[in-house]
Amino acid sequence: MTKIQSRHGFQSCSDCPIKYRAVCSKCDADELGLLENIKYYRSFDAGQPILFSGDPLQFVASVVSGVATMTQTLPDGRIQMVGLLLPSDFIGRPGREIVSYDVTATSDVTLCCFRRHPFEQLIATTPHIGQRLLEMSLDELDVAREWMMLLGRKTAREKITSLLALIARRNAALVQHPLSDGMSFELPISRETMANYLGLTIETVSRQMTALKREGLITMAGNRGVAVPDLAALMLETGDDADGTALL
Amino acid sequence: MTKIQSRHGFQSCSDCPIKYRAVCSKCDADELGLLENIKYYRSFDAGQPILFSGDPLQFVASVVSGVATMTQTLPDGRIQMVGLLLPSDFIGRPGREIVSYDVTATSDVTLCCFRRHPFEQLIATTPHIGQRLLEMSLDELDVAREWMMLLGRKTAREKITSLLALIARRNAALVQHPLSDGMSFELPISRETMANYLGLTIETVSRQMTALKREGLITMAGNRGVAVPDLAALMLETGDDADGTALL
DNA sequence: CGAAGGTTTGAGGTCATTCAATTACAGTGG
DNA sequence: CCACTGTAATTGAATGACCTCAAACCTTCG
Repeated sequence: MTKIQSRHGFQSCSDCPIKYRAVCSKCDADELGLLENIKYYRSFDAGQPILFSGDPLQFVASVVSGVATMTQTLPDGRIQMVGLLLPSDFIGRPGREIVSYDVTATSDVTLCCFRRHPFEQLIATTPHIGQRLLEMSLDELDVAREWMMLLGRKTAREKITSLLALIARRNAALVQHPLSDGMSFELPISRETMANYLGLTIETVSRQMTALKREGLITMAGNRGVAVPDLAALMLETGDDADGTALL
Repeated sequence: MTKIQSRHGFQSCSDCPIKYRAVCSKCDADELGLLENIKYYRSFDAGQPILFSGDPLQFVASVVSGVATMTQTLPDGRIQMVGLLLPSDFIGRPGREIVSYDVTATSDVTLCCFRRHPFEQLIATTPHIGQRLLEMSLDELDVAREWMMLLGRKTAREKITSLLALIARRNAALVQHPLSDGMSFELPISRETMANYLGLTIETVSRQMTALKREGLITMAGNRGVAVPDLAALMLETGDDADGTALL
């Protein structure tokens, strides 16, 4: 009797690709067992909504794979991204009845969901979950604050180069390669999503990308492929310190 | 033998003005006792720095009274405020060796400080502190995200009116009065601080304040006194939904 | 191959900034 | 109490960065 391979390609917590970083990463075997009782996987196609602001919050979740965005919308339709959700990131807020933000899948996404009420009780009873969630929340706060600096004070060009540097850095970490000149990566998000991240319009994003191309700071392969011949030169344009410690 | 009244006007946790909201608010008597062992009060005059970005983080603290700001600075001197610290707010990050932001007293400030290492151990051993800190961090994240929307997408006028609405709301909560037409309050921060909060220049802040005055949306008594004849009219200018749920 | 969506490019306008000068304010000492 | 001084705030004119609106151009996928 063979096991049926699930859509996301793994079965249990022990195989989970995000087990070292997710909200459950500090849990021992017993605690993981409790979590398994209340968890289930859900998948979303690229472009699909995951949560709507204002709806009741039924579950919290970890992003297992894919990219999702948290956005807020003003009554007249202006959109600002307030969170970029990557594998191991946490969705939802324990103790909150109502969803506060729109969450949308930007690529195909797999979530590890926990029903909210049981999860809240686990937080109260098993310290490791709450501790990890605290760590993650404090990290997110730091990210949010860097982002506020970007939104409030940086120029369009600095915003774009900061984002490129962020993606390059994250990509390097993911592939376990150090940052290096000539490195290349795929943009995980569209121009529109970039614009909503940076507090710019699509057109301004496009123009700045073109300018960076023209000046040789980046080269592009299609709309999503980016190569960086001289990393230090790109970092210089972010407005941050040379070492680029700033954005994460 | 009479007790010497301390500078901040109270002696112990039982008298503490922020005991219902601070990081210690969930602690029982035993836990408070442990905290008392590692705590001490410090006061700062208006304008004084409290923490410098890059310095070792020796203590964490609760704001007992006064107003402080958390700011980040780019190498060329641009400043963005990333946190407004009011009574009961928490300063510092457990688990972090180095201070990440400049913290400055905007008014005279009194802090209830805890040495960092013992405090971190308390988090590990007494669940109530960690739980409360998690709640507070999640609240701060929501605030930071509202703020990101403001910085990324709102116009100068919307930024100013949003800030006024925020202060009005917070003031009403403090004085235990409901929001009402004709209410008045003191701005706790200068024009420059407002500008750093909103991602604007001083001049733009000033111009927008003047415009609101001219249009009768606010009236001013000196540079800091604000009265709002028609609250709904002001809220309409924030860009948020009519009920103004948005900014906290 | 054609359609649809995403992206780029262009021209023109607007809002916030910059730089500079003036005015109000608060604290100090006479 | 009032002039004095330094800081904070306002006002003005001009510039410039980013936006808006519109059209053309790629790509990707059926």
